[in-house]
Amino acid sequence: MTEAIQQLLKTHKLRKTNIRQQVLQVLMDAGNVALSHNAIEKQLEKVDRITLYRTLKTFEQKGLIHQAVDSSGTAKYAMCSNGCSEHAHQDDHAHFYCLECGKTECLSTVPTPKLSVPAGYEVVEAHIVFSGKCKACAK
Amino acid sequence: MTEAIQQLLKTHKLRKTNIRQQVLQVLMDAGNVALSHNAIEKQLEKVDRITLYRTLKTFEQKGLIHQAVDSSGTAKYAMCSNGCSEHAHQDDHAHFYCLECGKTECLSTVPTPKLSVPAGYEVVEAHIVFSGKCKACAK
DNA sequence: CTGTGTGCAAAGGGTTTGCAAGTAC
DNA sequence: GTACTTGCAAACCCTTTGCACACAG
Repeated sequence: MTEAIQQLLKTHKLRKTNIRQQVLQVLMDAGNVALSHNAIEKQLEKVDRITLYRTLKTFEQKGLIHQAVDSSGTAKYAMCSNGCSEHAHQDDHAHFYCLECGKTECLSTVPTPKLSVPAGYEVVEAHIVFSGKCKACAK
Repeated sequence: MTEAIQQLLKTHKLRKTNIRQQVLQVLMDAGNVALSHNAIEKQLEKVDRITLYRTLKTFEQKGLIHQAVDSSGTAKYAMCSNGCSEHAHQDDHAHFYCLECGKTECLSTVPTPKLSVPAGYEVVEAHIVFSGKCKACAK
């Protein structure tokens, strides 16, 4: 497991520092649930808040993680699929924001449909966000 | 024009105060471009920042305006279609966020497609957001 | 008159920037 | 050794809350 993380950092030309490995570990453990800066901080205890901000920003720029846009007002992050790189994110999946527990999940099973925008617009990314009750809260 | 605004307030059972009429005027003039709190404030000059926050929140709750979610991190607002009320928003359209000029537009011509989520999830709202270059910036 | 809306002050949360010390390679 | 990272302090922006005064109906 640890090896996979080190490999990931190497692939993206990032130095394998302590914090980076810890953050990646947390995000990988979270699976398809996107975590906020705050949530990650709580799981790590000993990390400087500011360093974490910078780590996340670096990861996002290098294509290791992606930001999940929801209406909670705070940024949340999840691991990218393998297709992502520094140059282009390939996160063609929808996100689900639970209004009850506040969790945001990546719905990798819901692909972004082909939608046509009005003439003259150039689309770089398309995001689909659902809000409602997640599987766990809907019971 | 002013009459339409007063009618709108009346319909939603809101007192027709000065600020409310001004804010609605600005939003109506903006058409399908969603404005941030900041942008509205600049157009009005004499309005208290805090009051504007409350005004926007009230309008949103009463169904006069809706929030446009984009990746800019700040909330933006635009007029609702006539179908909206206090009880349910009827904003089945996509939004386009321009990475160049920062504007967010309502794309009323792109209706939300029917997408199925995994079993067990209860969807309340679905948002579609495009990012890229808008008509004006793509030239 | 009564309840709602406004204005001001203060506080809270999230995020960024600057700089010196520390660390990976 | 050099360039990149970290840690701490301070600052910045957006937004909310509390309270007294003002105003619409």
